Amino acid sequence: MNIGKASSLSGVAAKTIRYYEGIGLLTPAARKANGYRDYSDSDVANLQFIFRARNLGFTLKDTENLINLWQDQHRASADVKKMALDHIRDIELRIEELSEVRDTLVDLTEKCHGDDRPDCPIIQGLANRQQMI
Amino acid sequence: MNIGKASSLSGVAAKTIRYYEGIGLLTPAARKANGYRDYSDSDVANLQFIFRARNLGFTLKDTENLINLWQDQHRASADVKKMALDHIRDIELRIEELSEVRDTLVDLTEKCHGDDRPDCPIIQGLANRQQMI
DNA sequence: TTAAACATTCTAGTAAGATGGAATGTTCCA
DNA sequence: TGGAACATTCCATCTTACTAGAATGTTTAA
Repeated sequence: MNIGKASSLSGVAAKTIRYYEGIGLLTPAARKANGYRDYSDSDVANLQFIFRARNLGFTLKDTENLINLWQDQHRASADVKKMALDHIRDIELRIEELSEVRDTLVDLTEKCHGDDRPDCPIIQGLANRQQMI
Repeated sequence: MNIGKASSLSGVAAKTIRYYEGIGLLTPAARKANGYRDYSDSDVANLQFIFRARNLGFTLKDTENLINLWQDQHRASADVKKMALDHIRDIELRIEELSEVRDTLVDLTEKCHGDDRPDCPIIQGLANRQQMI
């Protein structure tokens, strides 16, 4: 099938597929007589794999490793689990950081009357450490 | 004071201060006879304001707006509150997304025995939508 | 006095990941 | 047959926010 079909089936933009091929994330696609890239169902499965990994926040580098693990019939599940656990830890750290920021902002906004008066605790909080959590 | 002092007092790297001046986030600093930038306490307060806003995840563009609001004695606190509330909503959305990703990954890792066998539900989950949450 | 620490400007590069657009060739369908 | 839709390559650009490094001048302290 053409790149457009592979793109719509996998969710990865055609441009992005070419880009992935360019950076070596994908092995070069087969070509038809007219020079167009030709994708098989298994190529699409590969693209879907990438799409899902990206949506789960794995970096392209992570994704590359995961593809290699996926395609290596002899890899240990422990290797994959370690990557996933590392990624989970990163995500939870990020969630914690974001939660702290949110709490600070919520606190500041609760103190702000939010009308047309210029007096604003949010700005004060930014300007003056004492007023921050 | 020199840029180094302003940097250590505010937490913003000297290079970054010059960069901020370059992109117009900061008004150009005063200069001493030798051409060195000269910072006042209020300049430092300004830098600290930026530093805190950045740490709270406001973009440089947001930060610029906040500075303008900060320095405008006539602005309404409602304007600031709106920005903060928007930012809180963005953060909570991001937390939710991350939580979903984490839950998916946790689910997959729990099903993975994590030994030297190649059979791995994490990889299966990435390869096959049916096995994802 | 001399060496370090600090300052200046300037250009270019990094990360991470695409995305835009030009110029051109091919296929499909009415 | 003709035009829309789709494909190709290649180069450049975007985003966000710095950071590195070169070449050079200034200040400070032993």
